[in-house]
Amino acid sequence: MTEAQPLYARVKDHILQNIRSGAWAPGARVPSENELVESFRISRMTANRALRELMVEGFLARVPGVGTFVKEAPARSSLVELRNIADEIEQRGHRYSSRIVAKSEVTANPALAEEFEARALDRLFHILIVHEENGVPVQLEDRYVNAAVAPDFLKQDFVKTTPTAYLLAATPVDELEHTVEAALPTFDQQRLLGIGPLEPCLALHRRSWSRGQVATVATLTYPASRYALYSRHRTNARGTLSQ
Amino acid sequence: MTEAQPLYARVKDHILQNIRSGAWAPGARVPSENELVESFRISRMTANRALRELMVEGFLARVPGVGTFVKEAPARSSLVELRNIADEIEQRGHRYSSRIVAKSEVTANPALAEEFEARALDRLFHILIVHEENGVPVQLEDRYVNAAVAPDFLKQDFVKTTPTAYLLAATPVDELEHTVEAALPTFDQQRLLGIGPLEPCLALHRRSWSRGQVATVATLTYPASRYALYSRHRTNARGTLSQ
DNA sequence: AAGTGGTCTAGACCACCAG
DNA sequence: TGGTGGTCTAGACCACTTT
Repeated sequence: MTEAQPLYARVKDHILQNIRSGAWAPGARVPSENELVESFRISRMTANRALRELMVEGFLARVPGVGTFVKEAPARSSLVELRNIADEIEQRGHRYSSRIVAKSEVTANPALAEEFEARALDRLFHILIVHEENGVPVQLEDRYVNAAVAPDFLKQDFVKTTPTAYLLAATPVDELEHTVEAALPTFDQQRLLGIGPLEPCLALHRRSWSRGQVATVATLTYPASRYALYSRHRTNARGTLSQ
Repeated sequence: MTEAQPLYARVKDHILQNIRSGAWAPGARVPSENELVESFRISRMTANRALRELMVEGFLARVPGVGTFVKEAPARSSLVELRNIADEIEQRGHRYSSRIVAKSEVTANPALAEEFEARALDRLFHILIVHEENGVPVQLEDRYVNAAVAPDFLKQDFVKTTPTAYLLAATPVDELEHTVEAALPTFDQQRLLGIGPLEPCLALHRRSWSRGQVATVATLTYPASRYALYSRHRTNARGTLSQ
């Protein structure tokens, strides 16, 4: 079961755990490269890679001649948020319901394996759910889950808990990727969402990472007439840009 | 003037130049680590770092046992950030051009006034631009600008500078609002974007605030076949997600 | 068998910062 | 002066793919 992790990845995990658990608060000093060399019995290059990557990923700040420190949490919150659609709908005072269309364990085809950034994927779960607002379908959720990250996924009762809610609770989300496209619905989508062939849809493709692995890949399809994606947020001091 | 660059950075620059200039097209094979070792007279660790970082940054794909290849740059625009579409396109190594369809000072109708959160709007500028990638229309920009915030807006040469670039430079952006919808194109949009009536489009509606006022309201229309909206970001270390 | 990338080591020199 | 990070080297072993 225990994957043979590279040494630098183990060091990164160790540091991330200490940050996430709160043991190392923002601003706290992190072990130096030489200290990591001693405690993990690794070479300095390996310790350097772990710390450097965590800096690039935004968790650490490094100051030459001084040390490495836990970075302050960024003021800017996620723009495209991970929200539970059931909460969203109920927050509007409407009735949420769902219909589970499919739920199974599947084997990954090459395209899926690439999305999961894995050459050989052991196990993958698939679920297809229609989410409804006041009985009207508003979102089709087509989701694949990495079994290595959430082994108990299929055991959940997705009438009571949405997959998003379960995954949020079960695994830490390190990174999120969203791609939004417009598309006309396939025949199956027309049938499941109860829409016509000429009703354009938003396709929100989302990948989330947990502990360095792709945890889940989901395609959320919204009929344009029933849903729009919205965000509003303050920008940081520099304005925006980020190359 | 010539900064002393680290070796791995010089190797990265060399590869990026070849990609940006088009000398190495997407899918083309990039020199292997050993070849870089020979041609740059560096150690393999240094070559490895250059290639690995370019992979993490999304420019290269590496396949163990096979080689390193130039990645296909997808046509997509940032959801989260305010980015200049001309930069985006040029970063992909493609040619940016634009066509100004309309440019004028207008009086606000009630609906526009409401969008600007203003009871009485003195002056409003309007501009309609088609943005092109390699000569193909990829975005229709329909923008209104609050003259009180950017009085010199209409004086700009929008062939040289996009409205986004000018507004970013001229006014601080305090707050951003995005709404994304899918829609079939209107007749005018079909004509300006050169698409058929059944090609769905993404409509990104954006408002930005500057010093407490709505500075600009824009509707950006993307043909689905040519562009997607994209965002990727890390969640903060403590895994606290919004909502 | 030869070549590829993935990782790791045990050194090294440097600029920088602190006491 | 000793510790820090930033970089670099010249090897090495491995799993993998192609020939």
